[in-house]
Amino acid sequence: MEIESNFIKTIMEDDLNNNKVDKIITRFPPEPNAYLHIGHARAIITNFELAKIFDGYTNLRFDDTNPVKEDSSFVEAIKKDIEWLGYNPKNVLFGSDYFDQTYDLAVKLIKKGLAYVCDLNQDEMRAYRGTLKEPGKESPNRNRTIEENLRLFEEMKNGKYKDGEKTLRAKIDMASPNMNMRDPVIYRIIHIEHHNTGNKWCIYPMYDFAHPLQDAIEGVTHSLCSLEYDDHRVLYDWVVEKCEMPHIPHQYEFGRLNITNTIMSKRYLKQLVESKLVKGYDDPRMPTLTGLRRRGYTKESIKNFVLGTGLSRINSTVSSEMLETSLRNDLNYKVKRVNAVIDPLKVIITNYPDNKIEWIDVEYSRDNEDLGTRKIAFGRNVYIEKSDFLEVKPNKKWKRLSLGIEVRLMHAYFIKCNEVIKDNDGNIVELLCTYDEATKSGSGFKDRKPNGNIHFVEASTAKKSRFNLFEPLMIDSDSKRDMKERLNPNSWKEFKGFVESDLENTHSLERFQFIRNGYFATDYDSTKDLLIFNRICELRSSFK
RNA sequence: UGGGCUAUGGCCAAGUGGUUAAGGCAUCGGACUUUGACUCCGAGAUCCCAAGUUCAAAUCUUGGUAGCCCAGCCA
Repeated sequence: MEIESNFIKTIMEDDLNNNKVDKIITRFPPEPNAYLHIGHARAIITNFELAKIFDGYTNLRFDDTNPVKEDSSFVEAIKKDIEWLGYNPKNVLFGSDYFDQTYDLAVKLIKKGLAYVCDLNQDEMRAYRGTLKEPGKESPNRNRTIEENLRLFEEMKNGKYKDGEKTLRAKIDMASPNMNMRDPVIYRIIHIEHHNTGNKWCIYPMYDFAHPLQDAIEGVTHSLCSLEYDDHRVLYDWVVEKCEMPHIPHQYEFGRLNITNTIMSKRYLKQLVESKLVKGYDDPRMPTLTGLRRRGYTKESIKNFVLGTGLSRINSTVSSEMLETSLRNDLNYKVKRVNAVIDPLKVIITNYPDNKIEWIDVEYSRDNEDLGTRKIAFGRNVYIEKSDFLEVKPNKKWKRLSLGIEVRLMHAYFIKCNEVIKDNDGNIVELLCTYDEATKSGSGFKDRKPNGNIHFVEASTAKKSRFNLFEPLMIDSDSKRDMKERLNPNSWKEFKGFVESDLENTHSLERFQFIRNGYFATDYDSTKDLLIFNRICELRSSFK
């Protein structure tokens, strides 16, 4: 799938046509303090795809200007996720690579009288900043001499002051209606070891100062970010201009991508992991890229999903069905399908010879011959899915087995249910059916139509299997309740069933995902083939 | 009258004054079927509201309305 038409693509085209830029250079700038999730995929894919179609390139730059929150373990995880998605950054860089230059540019600002060292503490600064409707007041330190600022800033750098004792602020406009312009802090003191620069620095630039400079230094032409940075753009431009950067990057904002019922904030994901409600960031129920990968999502499915949702200046909430659909569409033609019965109900074909087993050649996929064929067994005793039988056909939409109704056992024969055997409690334990030899699959039989197709496994040859099925962590809308209560308690369920005989009994633990009521195998163990269980796709609808 | 952003079918989203207002997801109806999948047909919007400009407006103007973001020494 190609990237769809969107406003940023249009801007890039115009910039290229008007010779405002001669090459598109973008960057993906994650802060290494969390795992990437499906929401980040939009930024990654947009940056890389856009640069690619215009024959430009993309840098990966870790925005590591706040050592309090960041960690190199996240750096590796993020790199791995981006690589998994199939993207190769032109350069892998760190914001901290530019600390020397950023420092020099801060000094330059001081020398131009555009920055000053401020002694206000956090509470004071908040009070001085004013409110949304009222202008702020100027800091008492705002008019220090350049020499004094230079001396103080150097002392900050040299570790003379404690955390929070002083800051360096841009001198802009305390009365600006844009809060970001009310003398924003551009450097703060943090005495902590940085994952990249160790203890070399005890002052660190703020995002608003560092980011535009990083973009400018790298020659980024289109700096894409999310909508909430809209108000920061004027500061971004101010920094680039006042620092007299030879290259002028431009910031463009787009909306975030949300998915219905999906937890996507760093805070919640962190909470889930730390409270051990999940087994880690790569728990297959998580919406992280690594979790999705374990759940069986392919990179193509994620890419198609993101490209399919488009890009605009709206924070959109896309239906989770769209994600599932993009996965189904991708898997549909590239993955082998097999039969498994997760929740078995025994069926006896009363008119089929007792000790006979018939082996039927079956394609792994009707849509893709290259996947080859396998043999499945048919015999007197088979298992079908409990949910594929209802004693009384409830409505005309019920395309499964009922008493007196005929269905096709997939790849085999029509069977008709004649009798339902129940235990003393009235639970259905067994069905007595008859088959029609003339209806053998492939025979071209056309005289009657069955009431649907259901999958089965032959009982004597089937292999017992344990299925741990899971579904994504869904969250309901009541945000007041505790996290634990908001999660679906059935997100991880164990079943004991059967797989067809050809299949190794290795597709068990943690390898299946519900899609609605459906399920398919994942590449949790990437040495195994990806599999789909037949009839996953139909199970999207409910048939009550 | 703080500032900024946004508004196209249930959910995304094309559209940049002249089109029967693309497409995807979902839904509903139908065909097909050795997966109720896939595939194939078919159904659905006067584009937030109002007033203007124009031969012509989703697109321009004005005025409303609604939603989101901003008062971290986070990013």
